[in-house]
Amino acid sequence: MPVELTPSQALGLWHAVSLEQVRVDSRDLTLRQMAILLEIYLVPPPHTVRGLAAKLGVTKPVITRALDTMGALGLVDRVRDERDRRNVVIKRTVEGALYLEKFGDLIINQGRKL
Amino acid sequence: MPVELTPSQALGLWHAVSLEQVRVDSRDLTLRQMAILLEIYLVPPPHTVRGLAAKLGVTKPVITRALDTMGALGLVDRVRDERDRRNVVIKRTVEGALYLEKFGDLIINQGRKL
DNA sequence: CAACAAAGAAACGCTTGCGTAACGATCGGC
DNA sequence: GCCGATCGTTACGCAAGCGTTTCTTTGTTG
Repeated sequence: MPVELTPSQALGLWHAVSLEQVRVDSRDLTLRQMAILLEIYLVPPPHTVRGLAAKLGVTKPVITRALDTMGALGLVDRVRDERDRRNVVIKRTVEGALYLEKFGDLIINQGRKL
Repeated sequence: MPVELTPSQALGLWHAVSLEQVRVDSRDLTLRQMAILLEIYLVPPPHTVRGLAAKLGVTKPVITRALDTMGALGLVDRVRDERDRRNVVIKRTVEGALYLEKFGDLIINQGRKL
């Protein structure tokens, strides 16, 4: 189910959403953090630090730090994997789901306004 | 010409674009910087520090710093307004236009892949 | 069970962004 | 011409992110 956008619509959508998000939410996630958050919530688990690092093409500490930050914000949670205790499994949270749900609504609404 | 998106499409699009942008471009603009950049390129000039600050709902130093950063990247330029020399007019650059053009293509292509 | 490998976190020094407050330059009204 | 208002920048101390490297814990393999 492809979404066909003109260049003007594509940038206009990004513009409107970025603008509104900046105005509404003081939590200023970086693009990397946003990518990580969406990866966690949109791709089936399990998610690990190593896996996310590979997927985004960044180093592991980048993921660790992003999880620190977003964990403090309550957007994600970390649980040690009991089957291989070297691993940490990243868990979704209610607050994180809510955050993305609102963000999705923002995109939809700004898209309609185009 | 509204764009109708389902929640899944909206977040999926944002996910794909964020991911690809993180992987492709080391310039990691913050959401604020991106919002400023898009405002400059999508809204008719003139743009001033004060105007952008009001539009985004942030303080002036935030704009000044973002312009410093993006100016160093060649994405925007600053010119003193000769009619009221207190003002600074923010100018677009070829490189900035190119940057956004590529970014728009990224959005369009990821949208098609949904 | 010893040795190596792997996963994630922590340490390090550095850079960049933040909010608040102060500043110099410029304008406008009296 | 002066004085208050306006515009953008700078200064300050602080928080957060970065890349690289090192460390700790846990698994795996010979």
